[in-house]
Amino acid sequence: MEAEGLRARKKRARLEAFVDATHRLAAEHGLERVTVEAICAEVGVSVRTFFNYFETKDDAVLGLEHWRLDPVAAETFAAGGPSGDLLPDMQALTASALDHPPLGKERMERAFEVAKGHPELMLRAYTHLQGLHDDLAALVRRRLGDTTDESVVTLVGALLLALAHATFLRWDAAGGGGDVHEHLPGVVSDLAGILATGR
Amino acid sequence: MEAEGLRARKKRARLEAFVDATHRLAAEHGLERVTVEAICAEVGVSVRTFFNYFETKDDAVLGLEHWRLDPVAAETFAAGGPSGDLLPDMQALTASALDHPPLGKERMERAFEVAKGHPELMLRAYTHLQGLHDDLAALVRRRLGDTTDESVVTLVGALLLALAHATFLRWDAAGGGGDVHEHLPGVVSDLAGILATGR
DNA sequence: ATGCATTCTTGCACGCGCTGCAGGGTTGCG
DNA sequence: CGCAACCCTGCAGCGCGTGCAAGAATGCAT
Repeated sequence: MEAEGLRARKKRARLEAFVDATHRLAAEHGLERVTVEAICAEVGVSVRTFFNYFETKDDAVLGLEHWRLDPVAAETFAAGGPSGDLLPDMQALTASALDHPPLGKERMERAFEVAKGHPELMLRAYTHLQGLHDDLAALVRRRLGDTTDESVVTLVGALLLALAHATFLRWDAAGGGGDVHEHLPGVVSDLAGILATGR
Repeated sequence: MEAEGLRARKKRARLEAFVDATHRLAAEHGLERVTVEAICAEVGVSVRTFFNYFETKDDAVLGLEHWRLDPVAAETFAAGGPSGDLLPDMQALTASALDHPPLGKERMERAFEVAKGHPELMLRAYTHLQGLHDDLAALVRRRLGDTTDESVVTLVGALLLALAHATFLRWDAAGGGGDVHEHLPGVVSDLAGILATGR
């Protein structure tokens, strides 16, 4: 019944080992003092292998691989749903992404813990998500119409990322307890309030 | 009458030489095939000196150094002006930044030309602007009140950047003629429209 | 001009991230 | 059991970026 072969399971285990070792060492010595070599020594594997798993040292912190959007939520968004208003629907899309971290919630939280002191990591996440940019652009385009200007697509994409980032910060400010996505509505309403009413 | 000594003028000239050489080589061979060594050979200066001017190879493309906000515009923004509504005032602040590129308009346009094919550069600009983040945060905080949540500050900051980026894209899509900031109102109105009405 | 302090440039050695290649070992499957 | 596909590994090497210490250029005062 195991659809996954031994090969795939070993690969996944190794990947998680990399991520965990990176988190452990980063928490202890600070990320900038942790070399790829050290991580590999911890895992018991060659340096060359590390780069068969990750493009970048930073990717090991974030556990980045195929952080794809939930297809169902994406489809709904593209079709103009669920509510029909763009802002709450962006909220829904973001929440779905936050609910499906690829390597489990604890790892994601530890990753964010490390990333707090290292803004470049957030940036790396941005670039990685720019791999999603094409998908995202297609989504936005399908929703808003083919004539939509590239700059508008970019704007909406940036907005989505900023939403996710701000939500993380708020979750962290609240002590890091509970679900991350619980803090999304607050962020969205603040944004809407600011933009709508001026101030 | 020359307030700038010979020293300062030489420094500035060399900095511009670095930027221009980088642009020239990048346009010819593509940025990833241009080494710092090649840039320095072009300028006729040692590699070590390059890194006395820039922290990063990418910084040479962008000519990043002290891209500070216009103090007057910043002050106006913080005080709640000029219009009193946040969105148009963000527009005004962004326009002022776009109107004061530190190394001249042609260089900025060439930098953007290179950056189009290299998203990491935009990101680098973002981190660099995070040096401004403290200033910007202080600005936003003064405007919105001391109690403003960190995440809101981040959100507004990201929004400002996205505004600038989208404006560049639109300017470029229009053929790259005329003033960049002329395309800002269109971007802003699109954003406002999207967020206000849903769709 | 002359001497002196400050600043800028340069070469050197080095660490680290990251890559291509070539080989040997492991896994999956008929 | 044997073959094909896949994966790990060491090695050699490039490129970015830094600390250091010696030497050149500059600014300034006399």
